[in-house]
Amino acid sequence: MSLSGHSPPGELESEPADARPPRRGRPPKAEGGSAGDTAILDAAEALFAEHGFDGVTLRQVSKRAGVDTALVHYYFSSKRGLFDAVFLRRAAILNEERLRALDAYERAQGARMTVRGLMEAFLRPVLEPSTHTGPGWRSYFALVAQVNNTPVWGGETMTRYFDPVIHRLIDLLRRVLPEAPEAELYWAYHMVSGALTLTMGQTGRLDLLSGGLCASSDLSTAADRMVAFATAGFEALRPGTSTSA
Amino acid sequence: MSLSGHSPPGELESEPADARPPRRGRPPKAEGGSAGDTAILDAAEALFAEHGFDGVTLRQVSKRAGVDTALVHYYFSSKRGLFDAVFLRRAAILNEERLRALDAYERAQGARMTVRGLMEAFLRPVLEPSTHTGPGWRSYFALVAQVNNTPVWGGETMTRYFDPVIHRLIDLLRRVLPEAPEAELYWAYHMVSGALTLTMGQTGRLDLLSGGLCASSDLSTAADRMVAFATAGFEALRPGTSTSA
DNA sequence: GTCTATAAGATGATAGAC
DNA sequence: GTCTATCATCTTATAGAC
Repeated sequence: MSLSGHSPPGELESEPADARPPRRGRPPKAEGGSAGDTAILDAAEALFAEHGFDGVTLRQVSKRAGVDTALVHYYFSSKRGLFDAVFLRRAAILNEERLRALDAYERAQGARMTVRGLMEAFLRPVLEPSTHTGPGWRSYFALVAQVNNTPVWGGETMTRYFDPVIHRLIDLLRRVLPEAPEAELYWAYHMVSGALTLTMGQTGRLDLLSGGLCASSDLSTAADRMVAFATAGFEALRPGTSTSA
Repeated sequence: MSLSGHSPPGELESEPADARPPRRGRPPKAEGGSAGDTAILDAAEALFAEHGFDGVTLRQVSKRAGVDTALVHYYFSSKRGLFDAVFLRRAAILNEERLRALDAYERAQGARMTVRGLMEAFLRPVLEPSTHTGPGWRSYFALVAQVNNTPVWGGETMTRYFDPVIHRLIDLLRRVLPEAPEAELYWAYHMVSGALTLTMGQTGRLDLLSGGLCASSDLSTAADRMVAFATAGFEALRPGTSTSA
């Protein structure tokens, strides 16, 4: 995995973020630039998620974090450096969880793995309400949704941060669907990726479209529907399936 | 349909956009603000698609269009007005085509409609290379992908411009899948929407992920995979389907 | 580590000449 | 319709005091 060192998952969720707690431990500057002041990261995460990279000013970030603008530069060197730090922080956690879930599933089932089981292992860690509830994760998911749909640098960013786990997933899918052409596995994952990020983004569109019948924020239902949809999509790759004809 | 009047499809594709042709016809100001100088719209479309709303300055737009900055305000009043005009222009065309395709399919098949047929009617007009090739449409699709994944105002914008056709689609799907719960139809469409916009966005991510095996720009294959995937997703809503268990 | 002050330039929008 | 000129404000980033 090409991802550089990440901070331990436990200490991360300092969500209220209004009163900055007296930070302890080693100074962040010593660690190559990936770590930094949590309050700034939290503020930037929320703002980037809502307005995108260019829609946010460092003044807004520093004001929300309760620090001075110059401090942002001290920690993250540039606006882009701040963005990368925000993006990496939870990506590292997410990747570790998904990798662990896929490994555990493979070890438990071996040759008895199914498409559905793989989708559960891949999707549940992201969408399960119990694990990633909270405004910080919600903001982060909204951010990923935007980046995934941003031309050129968005695609490159997603590749840089998330590819290892996805290749692991596709390797396992290949074993479950040995008849499926390689390219179609990638295309199918691509569809799943679009559906997943839009769902994670919680843009409110589904709520408006359904006249309130469905709620974007209902992650429990979202997870169920996501697994069902993704499973159906991959299963359709089996030769002889009616939908693939 | 709540969309206000749109310009005729024929004259739209003035793609080269380097030398601005001497425009003829009635002055655009007289038409409520939705019409305007095509060169400005083309330039703004390309730039908004690549950098998002906040990533573009009116100076960049006017420079690319070969006109003065003040002229943008003359035609479109504000940056937001320009964006809305860009977004509406091709949305109106797209809606008309999709509505026509759905109507034709319903009239031709009646009670013999299928999920696959509906997906073809809904998706082909968008993805078929022959109809919407060209840098203008490509930019527009990339723009839609970003808007669809933008929180709050993105969802509202998509709703405002595209909902009528989508409700028409869901009405027809309801007749083909009468056993499917209403909410699940919306959720399934939501998944299709995410997959479709990411595909239309052509971010280059699929190319990177697959190591060049798949090409985002291969819209012909994209259309086939998209139809197959969406069909499988909706078919899974039938009670008793293995993937829905 | 955190702040003040400020550089150096870009931004959306407008007034008014032609 | 199209341009020049300009306003008032905001932008990222840096230098340097404490």
